[in-house]
Amino acid sequence: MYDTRTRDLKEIVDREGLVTIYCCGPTVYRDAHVGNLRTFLLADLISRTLQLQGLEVDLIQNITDVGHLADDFQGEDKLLAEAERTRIDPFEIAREFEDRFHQDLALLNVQPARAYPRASENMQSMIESIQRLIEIKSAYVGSDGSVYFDATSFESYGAISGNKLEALKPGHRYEYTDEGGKKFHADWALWKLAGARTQMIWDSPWGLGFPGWHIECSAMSIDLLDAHVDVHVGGIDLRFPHHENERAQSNSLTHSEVVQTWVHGEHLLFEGKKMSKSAGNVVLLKDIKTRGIEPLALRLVFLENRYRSQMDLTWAALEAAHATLRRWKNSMAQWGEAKDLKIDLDLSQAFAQDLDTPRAILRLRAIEKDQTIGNQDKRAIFLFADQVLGLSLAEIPMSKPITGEVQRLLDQRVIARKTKNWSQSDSLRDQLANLGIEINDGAAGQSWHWK
RNA sequence: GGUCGGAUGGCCGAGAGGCGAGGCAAGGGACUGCAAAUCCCUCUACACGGGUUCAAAUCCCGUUCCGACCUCCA
Repeated sequence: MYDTRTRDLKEIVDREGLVTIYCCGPTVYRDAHVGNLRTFLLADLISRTLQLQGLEVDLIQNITDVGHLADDFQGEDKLLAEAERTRIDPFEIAREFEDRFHQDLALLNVQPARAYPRASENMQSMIESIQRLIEIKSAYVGSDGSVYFDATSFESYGAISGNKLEALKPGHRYEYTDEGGKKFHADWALWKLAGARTQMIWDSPWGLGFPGWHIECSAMSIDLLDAHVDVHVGGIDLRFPHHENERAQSNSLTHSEVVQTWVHGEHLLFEGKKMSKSAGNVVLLKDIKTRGIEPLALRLVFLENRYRSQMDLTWAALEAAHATLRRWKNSMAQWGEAKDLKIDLDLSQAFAQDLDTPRAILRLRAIEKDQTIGNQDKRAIFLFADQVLGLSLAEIPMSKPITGEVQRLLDQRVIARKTKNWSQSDSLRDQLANLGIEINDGAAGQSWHWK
């Protein structure tokens, strides 16, 4: 896999058959949009690929339910802002969106992680980590009483992002608002005093307050993965400052390189534009379903693009993937019912080489068309690929039971066709189409399937 | 301004020195009461200007444009 820190392809090395993965999870103040889902899918693909190679995977994904620490005085905690807007308890909001996050992952066939630790439930561990950082002089209590990490104490700061401390001069992009108690502009808060805040605050040796955003990942990955993360996954935007700071904290705490390989997923555009509220193009999995597109079509679209390249998601691409998926499922059903797997070297190599899923998809299309490969083999190879692709290819495409009304219309149409009442049969076909049924008239008579 | 990616046919997208991926859309044909689905056929591209080479989409130099990150973000 491509490692952001060394800027090179790096082999993922197991330790006695085990690989640990940590994936930065959602901040649960709103629904995850399809861009977030692409990153979560990346962790799933890495995990499934390793499993295909016979390795055991231990995956941890955090839930950020404390809200991000605002970096200037204008910034508001996202969760609390949402709580204020909706007048609902912030923890209740967090749980609600956390549930929906899990539902979305399930619809995309993302295998569950071993644990989804919540920041709010690991407060003690974070506080202990901060205390230890102060002890070893990597952190200090600032003049405002909050605790800050001393960026200059960590020698290789900037290794992931390429940023140099001297170059990180404040004020070139945003109007810089000095954060009171810092000694140095690149330092960041580990524990922020509550100030006027009354909700989502905890007691600590430094007083009531809340943790900085980066410390949760350090604390939880050290606790749950025993300070050894083989693969750390996240969106490209987290490279800096989040992962840079996380690495500084984790390595300082353990005196070791905690993360072996940093994998970053590139961002997603939608219809050519960055997804943002202001552009009005934030797309949720829900919206895709509303359009009658299968959630797994989204998974297929993502697989058709390399995780390291920016991709432009479009409705046309989603619809094309929906059609491909349907065709594959139909073909699979025609190819038999066997559950045998057949290893295909091209496919396993494509997966193993920096997750080249586009090449894998290409290979499948070639196998699909290849007349020298028998149906049984085709099915077995597709099933082999599906272990990583996770597209439920063996699923029978028409899964919903039909209603009595649909059955009645179908029966009427059979009669209409027998009596060559074409106008009635066409009108019935239209009615059925509105109900989501597609009609095929073949030599053997009428057949149908869900669109 | 700094750092890092990218530019491929109507559209989306692989490929990384030689034999021109694939998909979608479109057009033609087969099939059909008509459709749909399916199958067959057609459409031949690498931002621009130099250079290296027997040979460049691919390597080098320059230019233009687009994007990402640079303390909210997946």
